[in-house]
Amino acid sequence: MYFHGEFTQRVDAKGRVSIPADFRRVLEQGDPDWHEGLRPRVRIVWGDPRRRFLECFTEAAIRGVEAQIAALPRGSARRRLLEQVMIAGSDSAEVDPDGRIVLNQRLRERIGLPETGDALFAGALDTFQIWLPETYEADKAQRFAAAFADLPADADVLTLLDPPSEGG
Amino acid sequence: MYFHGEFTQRVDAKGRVSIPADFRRVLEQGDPDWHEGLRPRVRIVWGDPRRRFLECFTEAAIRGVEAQIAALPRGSARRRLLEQVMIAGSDSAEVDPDGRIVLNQRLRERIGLPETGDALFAGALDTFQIWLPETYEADKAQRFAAAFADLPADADVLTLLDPPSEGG
DNA sequence: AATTTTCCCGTTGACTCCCATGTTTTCCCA
DNA sequence: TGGGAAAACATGGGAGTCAACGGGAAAATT
Repeated sequence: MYFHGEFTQRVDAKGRVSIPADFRRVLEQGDPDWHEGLRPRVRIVWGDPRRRFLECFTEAAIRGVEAQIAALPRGSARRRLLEQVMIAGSDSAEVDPDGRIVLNQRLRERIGLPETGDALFAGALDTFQIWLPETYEADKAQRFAAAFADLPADADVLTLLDPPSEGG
Repeated sequence: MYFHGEFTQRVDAKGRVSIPADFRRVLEQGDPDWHEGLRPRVRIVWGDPRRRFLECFTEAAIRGVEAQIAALPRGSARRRLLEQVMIAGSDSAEVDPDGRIVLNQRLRERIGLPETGDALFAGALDTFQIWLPETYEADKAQRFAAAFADLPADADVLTLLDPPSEGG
């Protein structure tokens, strides 16, 4: 069960925002401790300063990442950076009974969300992202421009799954 | 079991449209979780901005695509583009008991479907496409013109299956 | 005591479910 | 092989349900 689709949700004055219903289902299934009537957990990663979105993990997914980091040599440069970005740079949240989470001041500032406005949710398999809609559209347009410049005019993007020959 | 044929179906004021019966059979067979009495799932991909149609996948087909994308290096340009187009740029739908799905506002706008009118379904083996009929005809004519220009006047298209020599 | 956070409620609009109808296709039997 | 009955299909409408969302009261925090 994967996150997919794009959804625009309102962020109110208290910082509350509804998680799209489809995403909630995935969060529930992806939380080992969850059962009917309980509220699923989300891990919100904001620690990479180069990124302009929040990356949200299911409980199962973040545990996998944590385990991989914990397996690295203690004190190594790689481990320290990953700890900084993924561990120190992340918040836990619980989806409330109305299907919402609260994005605190810091999280909102991190992606440029105004006091009240819209947030864009984009599914990306085992994670989903939260963007300022304008930023998202701009980023998408830029990525498309770059990608399609390297592709034959009407090539199916799925050809990227099985590159006929890597040379170029 | 493959999607084939062309069908024109009415889209009503609520955005509902009947899936051609033949296509429903394929969707049912292509949904691993489906059994008699259950409603089959469809994945509607709209994420490629160059396209003027919706591409619809069986559950089995989209899972294959997802698995292949998930196998690519996290964060690579290829993977991010595929996530953008195929994952963020797709909606799930369930075929209702009357054999219909709902095309929401965004999907209709994406292919230029008016408030109420006809949609054209075209089979394409393991996927099918949903077009505005006018766009479909125009695109088809253009495609034919381009393709037949490269073929001997009365050549059977099946000669393309076993090209005697690729060079030109 | 003041501010922040959580809980609970009501409203709105979209979507789902169920039913009804007309048409076409299939089936069965004379 | 023809005709009538039965089933399947495509389509419309109305009512009910649920997700999204805003506001106020209670609880917790500092």
